Amino acid sequence: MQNIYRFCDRTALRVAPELIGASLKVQGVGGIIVETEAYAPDDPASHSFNGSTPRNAAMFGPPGHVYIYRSYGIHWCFNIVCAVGHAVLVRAIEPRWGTDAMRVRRGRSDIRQLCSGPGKLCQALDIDKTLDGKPLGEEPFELVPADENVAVISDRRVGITKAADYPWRFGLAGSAVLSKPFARR
DNA sequence: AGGCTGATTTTCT
DNA sequence: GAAAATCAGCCTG
Repeated sequence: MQNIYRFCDRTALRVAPELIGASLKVQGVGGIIVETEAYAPDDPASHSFNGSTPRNAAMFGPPGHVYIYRSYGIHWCFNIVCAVGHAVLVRAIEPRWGTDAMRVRRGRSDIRQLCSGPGKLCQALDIDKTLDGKPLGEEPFELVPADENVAVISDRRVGITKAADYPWRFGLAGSAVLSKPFARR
């Protein structure tokens, strides 16, 4: 898709719910995005809150590129860069393409354990620092936004202490592969 | 079902 | 030196 730049060039709060239902692939391996979180420049929980650093430079780069960082020293987390200082953390995917490769990389067979968390999906899709800052519109990525309206629910974000009350986590209603359950809305 | 812990990089104090 | 956008393994009840 060629409008990825325009699709992403908005606040994370607008882009995050619209990414639910989109398909994401890396080297042909991927699935349907079922859980995202929004992060903004004026958001104390965002890596961009205190300005640009070597790690978060991609968040200040062009929209439609990816921001990848190491979490807790061991996992990778995958974000889609939106307007300057805005990014959407992709937290869970419903595995659909290349599930055998995912099972090997994850060392697990249960479909629910392949991509149901930000660190898990990076391992399943073989995402690491070497892809940081790359454009989503080119190899090895493929992003196709949802073409139908999907039922999106929201709740508080996970694993943060600052601004933890913002309802900036979005999920596909009824999905069996969310990283954590959502409160009913 | 729920809580604690270790693994370990990047950033900030 | 501590905290962090996490996960798996092991514990308790």
